[in-house]
Amino acid sequence: MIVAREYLQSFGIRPSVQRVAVMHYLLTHRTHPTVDEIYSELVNEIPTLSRTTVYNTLHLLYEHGAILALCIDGVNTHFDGYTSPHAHFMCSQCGKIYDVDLDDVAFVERNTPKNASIVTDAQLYYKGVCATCANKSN
Amino acid sequence: MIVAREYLQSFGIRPSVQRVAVMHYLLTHRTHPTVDEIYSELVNEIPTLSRTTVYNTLHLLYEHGAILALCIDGVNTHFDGYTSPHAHFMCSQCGKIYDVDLDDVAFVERNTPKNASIVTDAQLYYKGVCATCANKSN
DNA sequence: GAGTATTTTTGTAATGATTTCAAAAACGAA
DNA sequence: TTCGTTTTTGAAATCATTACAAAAATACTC
Repeated sequence: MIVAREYLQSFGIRPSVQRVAVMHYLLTHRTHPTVDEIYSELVNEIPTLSRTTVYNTLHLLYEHGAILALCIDGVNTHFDGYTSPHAHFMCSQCGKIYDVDLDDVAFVERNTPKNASIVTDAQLYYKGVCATCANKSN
Repeated sequence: MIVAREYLQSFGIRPSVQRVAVMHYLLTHRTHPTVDEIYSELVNEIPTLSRTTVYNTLHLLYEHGAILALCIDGVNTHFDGYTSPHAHFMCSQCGKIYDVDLDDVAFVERNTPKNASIVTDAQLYYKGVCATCANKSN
């Protein structure tokens, strides 16, 4: 948990037990979990944990740029503790979200809208069927 | 409405009155409206129109690739009748969504995930504050 | 053109993610 | 320890979306 605590502090976020747990979860699980997936896991560790706290914490982390928020399927927001520039690919069959490396990391920045005064977030995502699911349905 | 009707047919979609109205609205309004914005406008034209029909129609159009569906703020899905490759920029102050041209239209395709068997959709979006809103708050 | 099957629309009710809010708990400073 | 501030909690409310079955419109056949 040391890493998560220091990571939060580097963003100026006070490291409460709940915040550290959420951040630690996201740093150690590259699965792009939803609020409920995070809550369901952490409530074992912190039995008094409230879903609202998970919502509050994720908002806070997102506002401070400590995590990414991904809205791909229009149903659930997914979260990512890995904030280096990369894209995402969601399989509409299994629901998994994969990280996607970019051949030109500067592309997104270079195409920043001209009429944007401030840009707080930029995301590139793909939707489709992953190879694993495509093979299964043979 | 002629254009919308033929446009739908080119995608193999039967042109009902409601479908043509929704498609026509999206072809003539580049505002990236939500379901409710579309419904509220069209119900004047088609008084019996149901919100469910708008939902059904938008799903259908999206499935056939006739429109884009944008999930940017995680609250509302916005729709776009202009399907040529471009990105979007949403101002978190006024809520407007702007079209963004790309300096390299092939970028998105070129970076298609390796483990993708089928790609049905790809979107790039930016979030921030637009110049108009930034000037207002001076 | 009448009759029948199929597709589409409609409206209400249900679902489920997210937000609101005020009280309780934890924390920090003096 | 005490007081003020921040954070957490949980229940209730909100609101976009979906489910579903009946009604309406459309297409198909004789």
